[in-house]
Amino acid sequence: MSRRSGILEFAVLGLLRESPMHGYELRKRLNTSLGVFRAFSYGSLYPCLKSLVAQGWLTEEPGSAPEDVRAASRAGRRAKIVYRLTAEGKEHFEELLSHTGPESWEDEHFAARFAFFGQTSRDVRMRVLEGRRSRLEERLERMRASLARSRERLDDYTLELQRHSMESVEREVRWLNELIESERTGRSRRDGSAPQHTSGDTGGRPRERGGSRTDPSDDTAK
Amino acid sequence: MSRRSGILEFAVLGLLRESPMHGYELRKRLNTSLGVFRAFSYGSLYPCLKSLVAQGWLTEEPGSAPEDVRAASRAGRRAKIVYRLTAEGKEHFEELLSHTGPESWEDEHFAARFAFFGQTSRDVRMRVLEGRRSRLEERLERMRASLARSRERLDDYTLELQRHSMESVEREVRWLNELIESERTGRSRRDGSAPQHTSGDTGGRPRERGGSRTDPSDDTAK
DNA sequence: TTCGTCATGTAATGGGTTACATGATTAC
DNA sequence: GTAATCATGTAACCCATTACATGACGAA
Repeated sequence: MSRRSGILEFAVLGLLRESPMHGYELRKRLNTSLGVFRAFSYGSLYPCLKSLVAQGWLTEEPGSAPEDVRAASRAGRRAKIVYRLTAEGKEHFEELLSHTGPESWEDEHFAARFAFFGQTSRDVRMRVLEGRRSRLEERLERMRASLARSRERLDDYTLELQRHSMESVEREVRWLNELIESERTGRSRRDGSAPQHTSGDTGGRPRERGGSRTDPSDDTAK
Repeated sequence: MSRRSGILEFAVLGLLRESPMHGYELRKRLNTSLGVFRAFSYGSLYPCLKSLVAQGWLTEEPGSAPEDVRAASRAGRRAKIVYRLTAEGKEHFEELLSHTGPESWEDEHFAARFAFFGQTSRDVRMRVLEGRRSRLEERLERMRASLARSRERLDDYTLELQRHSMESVEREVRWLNELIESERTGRSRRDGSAPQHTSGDTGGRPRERGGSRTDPSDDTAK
């Protein structure tokens, strides 16, 4: 029930794969590190977490940090809840990662997929990138057609808006071209020779930078 | 009730201000001419039209085209329904046009506002453009901060995604700068002496070939 | 006469937000 | 001791989509 769907679920699993976290922090990561893709509210995050627990993909544990332990020892206290991916959850996430459907190239899905390319096998990355590209090319085609058809009767602003949008899409296509090229030659374009894990199974998880608990400037700042 | 809200309502009123139309055509315009901003489905359009009628901003009339007249003369036929803006509707739209709140600079609202700049007074245009710009600059600021804070622990793909997003936002800011400048000097950039936008132009975009009236590619092409 | 497109609609559902309610911890 | 921020949740609502249902019109 209530398949708190697609992208949020996916992102949550993906983030928890890297390390266990509690809800609040999860949301911050959703909005900043992985940022750019839409800011989710607690109103969607917590129910989503509940449902993932219910499906056996996550476990809820009381936080183990000193203050949580203290808190737990006293009566009736609500400690942080740390969510951890279960084995089944991990498996499920791999499955999601390897599945490429036509939704994968839609704007929001694509960003989410891309954000976890680090854990994605090369051929899936290729499919997603190419799918996205042809999606955008279609869109471009339609925009050109509609523009050609109605250029005369549109005012300057509308025209300018369309021009700018098309330019943005064209830019993204060029970006994808570069990425696809990099994938093909096997090189990541901005450090010399970073070894990429090719398999679905990530060998080296990005090093856990445990330290500073400070971390200001989180919120959506709506 | 059911305030089929904001952007759809706004766009519908704006399009009908230019000329009366029936629902089907309205949707096409929403998705193409005004395109780019999200494709609405009939499931939202028709109820929205109903509600606008209920509020006295639109009237429903049977279509006046020959085939509609013929249709109407026979019994029990459903003819096209042409929607026309009422005086109150026009007034209401003007009001919406002149109102600038903080929602006006959000992505979707902004596109809709911009699309009707042709009917918007210069000072409102200015406010909207400048509001949008500072909105984006905030966003940029946050992105930079979050990037600086966490550069080390992010993998290449996440980094690349953020870099690309930031670049897009920066581009939009430059675009807004140009537009604001044009507004200030009172010139529409691209007639007269066409000083050409400075931005990265595609080397030779394929020039649109001729006028085949075949008109494919209307629908969302999901 | 059938197929594609024009044309209008509704019910169920989805996926999310806002606003609210609650309380702990930290910094000053 | 009080304000800010950390932290967790829920209920009511919102806006839109999907899938469905209906039917006309033109062309092959």
